[in-house]
Amino acid sequence: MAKSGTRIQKKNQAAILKAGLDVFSQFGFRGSTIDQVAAKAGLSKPNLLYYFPSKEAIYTALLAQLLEDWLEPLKALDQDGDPIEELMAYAKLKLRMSRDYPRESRLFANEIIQGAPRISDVITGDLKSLVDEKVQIIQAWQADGKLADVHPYHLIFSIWSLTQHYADFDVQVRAILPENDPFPEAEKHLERMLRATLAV
Amino acid sequence: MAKSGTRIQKKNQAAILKAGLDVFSQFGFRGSTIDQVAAKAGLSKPNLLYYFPSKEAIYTALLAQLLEDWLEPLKALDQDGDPIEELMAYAKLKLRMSRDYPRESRLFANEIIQGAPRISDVITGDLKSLVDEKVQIIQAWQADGKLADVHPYHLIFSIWSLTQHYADFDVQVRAILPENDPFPEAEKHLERMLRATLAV
DNA sequence: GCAATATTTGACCAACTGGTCAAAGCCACG
DNA sequence: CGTGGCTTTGACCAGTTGGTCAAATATTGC
Repeated sequence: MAKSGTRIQKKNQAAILKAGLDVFSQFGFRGSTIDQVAAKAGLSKPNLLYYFPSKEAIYTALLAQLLEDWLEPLKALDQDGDPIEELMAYAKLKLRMSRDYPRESRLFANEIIQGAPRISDVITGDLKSLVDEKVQIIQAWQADGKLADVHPYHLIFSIWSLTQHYADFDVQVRAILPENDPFPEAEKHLERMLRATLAV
Repeated sequence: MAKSGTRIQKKNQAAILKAGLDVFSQFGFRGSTIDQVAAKAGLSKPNLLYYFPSKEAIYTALLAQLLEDWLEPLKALDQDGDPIEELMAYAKLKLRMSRDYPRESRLFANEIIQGAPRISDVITGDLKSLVDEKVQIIQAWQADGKLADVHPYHLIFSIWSLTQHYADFDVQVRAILPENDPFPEAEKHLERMLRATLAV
């Protein structure tokens, strides 16, 4: 992976990825067109294809980047920290990612809903390994009586679902909520729910 | 809406809707083709178009049906029942719908993620009204001290997210969980979490 | 300022898409 | 058993899509 980047190359590649995130996260892979991405990036279609060999290449580049950022926060879960605060920090970070990177969340959601055809190996590989590892930490905490005996895998799923919901179903949330910004109250609610669930 | 149905018509319409649910829930509207649906329904494309005037007609028929089933369970929330048991029953019913009708859930998720272009009126109309109505019941319960003072809208969102996650992210859940069937443990975890959250 | 290189573009293509249509086949009923 | 309506189909069409290519244009290093 050469880090080559003749100024103009870097600029256009970045513009393409940014536009691709916009388009793919809204319409999914099959529902998006190269023309849409090119237009949004301010390039002609052949020009876009000068930087990426195919539509698929843009999409997988985005997914790869995304998966990295995705795994990151969970890695920070620290065995030596206070169990409940560690989990709270993780959950809050995830919620903030839903607020600040909703398109990334939707891109991921789209891919998973469609059966994760392009990332099933990462899911069953890196992601599963990481989760397994962190589940062991949780179980150790529980053995020490520092955490309620909740099912560790489902605990993680519930943190994922509670936080990602605000990105993936943003339209619905905003349509139903009277307030403008869902996130301040969402964070309070998340904290309440998790503390109630995790307290020994 | 004529209930006309010459046996063979009913059979084929049903087959088309079933096939459409399969295809649309996996690929979204723009990512699906009439040919895919027709093939899955065991019909030729022109034959399918004899029963439905367009691709869009199949999709909206599915969405309409779905939205009805979707609103149904929340309607059952009964002011006169026991607050916590009413909410538990609602949550469990939603979870069972994720288990038994995952494609419907994914179809809905797909539509919402893409900005709900075809159902935004239902979301801001019927759905919002219904939620507002039930939120008032929850607030009445809280005023009577029968329920913890959690944010009622976010409480509903959290029930939705916790349950739909098992349908929409089914692939991920199954890839990560050691057990085969996520649902028995998911239900236990959901119950724990909600009871801990809602107890006064 | 010029040659080599990097970038951009218009024209084009084959495959696919949603949808049409007239003709053919099938079925129920008298 | 035949006829009128229901059902199915092959051929077709126009628009879109992902992708190619050679030629034109800009940039850069010398």
